[in-house]
Amino acid sequence: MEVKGIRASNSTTTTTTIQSEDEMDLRRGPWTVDEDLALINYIANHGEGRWNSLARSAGLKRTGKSCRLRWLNYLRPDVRRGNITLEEQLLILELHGRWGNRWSKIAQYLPGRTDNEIKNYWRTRVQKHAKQLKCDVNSKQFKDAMRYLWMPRLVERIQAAAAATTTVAAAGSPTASASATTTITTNNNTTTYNYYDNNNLNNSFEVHSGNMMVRNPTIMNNNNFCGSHSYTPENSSTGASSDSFGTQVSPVSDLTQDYYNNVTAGNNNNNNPNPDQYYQQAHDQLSFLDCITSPSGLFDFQPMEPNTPWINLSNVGDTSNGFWNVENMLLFQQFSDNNM
DNA sequence: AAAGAGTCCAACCGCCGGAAG
DNA sequence: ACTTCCGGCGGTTGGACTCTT
Repeated sequence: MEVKGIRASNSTTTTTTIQSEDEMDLRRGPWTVDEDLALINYIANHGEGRWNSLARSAGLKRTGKSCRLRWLNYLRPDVRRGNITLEEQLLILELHGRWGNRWSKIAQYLPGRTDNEIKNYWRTRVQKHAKQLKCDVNSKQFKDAMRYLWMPRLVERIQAAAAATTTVAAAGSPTASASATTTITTNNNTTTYNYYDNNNLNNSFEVHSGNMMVRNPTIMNNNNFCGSHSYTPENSSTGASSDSFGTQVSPVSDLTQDYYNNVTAGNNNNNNPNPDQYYQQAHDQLSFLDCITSPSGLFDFQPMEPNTPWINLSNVGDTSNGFWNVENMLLFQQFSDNNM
């Protein structure tokens, strides 16, 4: 990629102000492969932190901030790339409902995702929906729509995806449980997503402030056990956190992966990011999808809040990428009318 | 095929709080 | 106690890419 922005602040020389060489020739804009390699190499050998001196020592004509951002948002080995999954969308909506635009806090619950990525997702997708619905993204109307329409729909889609991938189906049509009901209940610090599968087994997951917990009698006794995701800020610094529920092995950037695979393996510097640790952590990630789902068919969702209309989404067609299709727009309209 | 509109995301900016001197 | 530096955070932007007409 071509570097377009190079700010050379080599203004007229003065005798009173002595600028460092770095300040005189700071690069801006997209990073080059060489710069990336220099940064990765330096951090592999010296660790991260003290970004300003790091930038100088690594020979990068970048600000410390720029180096930090590049590392945290792009080069860090455990950064996940690719589309935000349904489960992640659900979690983002839930956590944003709690904390608002606390992107870094939300990101701590989505291992491998950066605050920047989540922020971009919110601005480009969620705010777009609000715009389509002609309401403010922070309005009660839109928040209710998220909670009672969008989020249940996400759960439904997660269910459908799980059913499609995990059911060793005998020939025939999917068997939807007529009694299957998903409820979303909210207490002060806990939101519980609860549903029954075709075997009438209770499945649920809870989002606490500080914990994500999963209960499932089927899942608990096999390798998909999720236990609880306990968040402690001290343990969640940059680098690999030990608790995660990602849906797949992190697709690390080729550059970083190659580098760690081929260059730094076996390096004994204690400050080094340990590639084995990074990748072991990635491979150990348990499937959030597995945790919250079981094979089943279509679901109806019943909000538990009083005065909230019962919304049957089982007839809503596939929305694939966009939730706000015509049918759901109508649902939203009905929903809004009933809540005005 | 081309132009315009829309989308996405990497990178920058300003502000703030804490640490260090 | 004050100043400076640094890192972290949320908001914003520019440009590449994709879609639509």
